[in-house]
Amino acid sequence: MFVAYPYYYYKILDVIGQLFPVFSLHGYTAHMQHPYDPTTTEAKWQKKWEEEKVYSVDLKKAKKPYYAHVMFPYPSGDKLHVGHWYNFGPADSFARFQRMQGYDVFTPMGFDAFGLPAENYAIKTGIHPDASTKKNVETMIKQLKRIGCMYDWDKMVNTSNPEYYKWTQWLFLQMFKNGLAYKKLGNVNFCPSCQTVLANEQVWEGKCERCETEVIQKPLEQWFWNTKKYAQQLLDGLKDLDWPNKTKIMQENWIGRNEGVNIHSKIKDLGDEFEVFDSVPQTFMAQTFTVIAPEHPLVAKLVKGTKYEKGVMAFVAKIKKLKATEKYKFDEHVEGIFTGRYVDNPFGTGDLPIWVASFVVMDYGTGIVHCSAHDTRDFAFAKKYDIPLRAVMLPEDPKEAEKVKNLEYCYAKAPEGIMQKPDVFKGRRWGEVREDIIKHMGKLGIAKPTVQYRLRDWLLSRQRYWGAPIPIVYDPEGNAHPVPEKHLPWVLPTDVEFKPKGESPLRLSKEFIARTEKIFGKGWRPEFDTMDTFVCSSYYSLMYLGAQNKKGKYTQRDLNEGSLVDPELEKKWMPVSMYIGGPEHACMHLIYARFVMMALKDFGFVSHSEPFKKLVHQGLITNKGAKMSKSKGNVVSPDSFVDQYGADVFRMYLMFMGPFTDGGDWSDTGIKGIVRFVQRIHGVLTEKSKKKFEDSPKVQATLHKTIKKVTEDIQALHFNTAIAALMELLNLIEKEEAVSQETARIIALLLAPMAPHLAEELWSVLGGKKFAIEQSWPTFDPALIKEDTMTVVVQINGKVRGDLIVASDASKESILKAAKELPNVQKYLTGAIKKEIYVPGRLVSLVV
RNA sequence: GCCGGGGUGGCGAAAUGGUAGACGCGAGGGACUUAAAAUCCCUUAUCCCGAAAUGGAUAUGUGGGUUCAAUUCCCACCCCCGGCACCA
Repeated sequence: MFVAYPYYYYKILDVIGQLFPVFSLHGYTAHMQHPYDPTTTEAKWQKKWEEEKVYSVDLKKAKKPYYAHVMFPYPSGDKLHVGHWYNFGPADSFARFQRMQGYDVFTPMGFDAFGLPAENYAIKTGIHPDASTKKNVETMIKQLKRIGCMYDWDKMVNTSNPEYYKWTQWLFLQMFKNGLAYKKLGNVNFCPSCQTVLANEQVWEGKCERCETEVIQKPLEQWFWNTKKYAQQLLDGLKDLDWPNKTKIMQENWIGRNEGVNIHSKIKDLGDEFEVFDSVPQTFMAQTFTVIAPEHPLVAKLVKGTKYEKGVMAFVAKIKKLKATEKYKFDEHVEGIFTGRYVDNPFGTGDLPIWVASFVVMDYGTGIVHCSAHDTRDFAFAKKYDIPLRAVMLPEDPKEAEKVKNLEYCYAKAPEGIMQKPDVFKGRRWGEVREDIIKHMGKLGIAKPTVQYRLRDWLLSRQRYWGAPIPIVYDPEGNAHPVPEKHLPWVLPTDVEFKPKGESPLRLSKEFIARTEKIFGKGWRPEFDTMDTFVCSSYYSLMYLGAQNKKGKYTQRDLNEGSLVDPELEKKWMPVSMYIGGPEHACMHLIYARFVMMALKDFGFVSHSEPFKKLVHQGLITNKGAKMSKSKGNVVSPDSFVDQYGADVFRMYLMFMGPFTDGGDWSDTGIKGIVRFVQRIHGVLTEKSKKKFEDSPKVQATLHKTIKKVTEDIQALHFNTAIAALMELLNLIEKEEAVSQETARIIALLLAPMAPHLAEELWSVLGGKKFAIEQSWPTFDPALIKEDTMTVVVQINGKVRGDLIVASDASKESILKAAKELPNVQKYLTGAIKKEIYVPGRLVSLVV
């Protein structure tokens, strides 16, 4: 029955719409026009995918393995933010595309669940990290499912789960057994007010992030893994990886290979011998003094019982404090003090006074450096403290040479510089003598070629609760012993106090100590520190493969199987074919994971030495130019957009913003364009497609061009232009009276990687069998791309003066002739034609 | 300081030697409507001439160069972003 609604009825709807945008008429009427409702449709397909286990992969039976996963998230209590969607959505679109290309794509998901935030939350609220983490994981799975990714949830991992961390501990034991784990004194950042150890990220300009108390350095016995041993292999392996160049260069710099010599030296009177690293040995004859790091253990010995002792030790204490409390500004803090000792000079140029200098790095080389006039920093230091200098390399220009001789300025690293000493090299260029000098020093028996790396060993002890306990126990004499494998998982105790007491929380667990004494004997103590969470994430790609189906439930392998992963599966699936995540992990996670893989290979557990064959970094999404963060309060939540427009629209909008690897600044103004696209394409394909309809040649050609472009663009992760191509195709089809069902189905499949729910809906409405994601990717016919005519542009002296529409098979001659006959071209053809260029199918260029 | 990546309409962007600005947003005009929203159609880099045009000029951070032709290649400079930073 027809009802005429009075005017105020619409007015009320309008007002409601303005007050509650979620119920706005805009959404309502859009729905009326093109009845596609993302909310119910997306839920429907997600349910079907799950019921039919469409994304479950049989790792053993798969024939064409393709392993793709993203950097697994931390299960925070906050909702998924735009950054997660920006990372996971496109990564999933690529995985879907690969699947339709015929690969057995395995895309698992997991949680990097150990770590500081849960522990801080526990300190604040008293809620146990295990409880909050479990809850967060649960809600996060629900949120992740809403994106519509093809994750194989059966193989999910959670690093805080004992059945996962037993393997983290097993990994530690392997490192220990193979001599790659050792213990030594290391400094930690400590906040005296919070009574807690701080991670480097928690130290802000030398102050505690939370209470702004000055952080101090506290020496503690800590566990290290010997990453340095793999420095060269980590460097060499880079060249075969399909990684962003930028990331490779960052790792290269981080590893910091540096060739040079070790100069053998001896301390006068004391007789102690040591090596000094020098990467610029050409000017060794210029060395006039020696500097040693304040932290160097030899310093105390040098000054013991001398008149210098008091002053030097005070200086050392001062520098140590300075380094702990301030972001050390090297140009402001170049300081030093003489020790009263000399190096027995090996070159016969006079003894070298030994100074303690603030700028010497303890961890690089040997912590002792010979200094000369040909290094800007050494030069400045010597000038400041009136230490004698000597120049052994001079510029060609006599005037400048005189200045350098008189030490008026520092002449350093100059390839054209002329050597003065040693005498056998006199007159030769600095840039050419390096190798010869090294040989010369070798013959004299004073130096040997050597290589130094900047990479440090991995300090993995954390004085924290929420992590995997280090599986080590100490006998009553304090000697370390590994916990036998049969006691793994070496369970993280629960009877602890989270409020920091200035030491590792595990010390306060009575159960932990009682357990240790019961198993190992009276007076034995467990290691109270836990492992860096980067250990957990260093091998998780292998753990996804280690998931085993036991009585219908997936669990990790048992320890008695001897290895974290079935060697057959490892051989088949590793390395990860496509790994997607943020660039912030370039020098941490991505180095640790490579190191662990190399070590596992050497131990004989895996067959590959590199974990990630191809790596891609998604760009960063900012808000008003700033990184989104809780503290800044500028985090954009995707939820309201997803509620209103659906996951497909939100995913596609993020992809359409620009290139995937670029990121960009958040703005919601353009999302309407994708909303319209989704509504229109659904409307056109469902309402205008006809079974018996012949598409025009124009439509045919454009369709095949689009297949080509979308295929190439997704392959290259250029989702923005892939979507643009589909829009162009839609714009064309919209003008036609109808579209063939055949074509409509192809378009549905082209949409499947980027808008998986919409594609399934269209596929089923258009009479497709099974799921769209199970179909093979459309192929294009090059013959159909070719059109009958083409447009050729005519340029005179590089300027466009007209265009021609000619038959595609027209000859060069006929095109040139036609070009010259264009009225607007004739206007400019005043003189003789000097040159004629024809670029097939593109342009004619005439020079007059 | 060193290493890396960028700079194109009002905005997100496209084009990697061949018609600069595809595609989308926004904006302006129109249709439908009592009205609005939604939807649909047209216009939209800037400037000049003109009744109009497939008319002209200028334009991809700045200045030079190579080329018939440069956002694209080369040289110098300016600015922005990211990383490392006492490494002998």
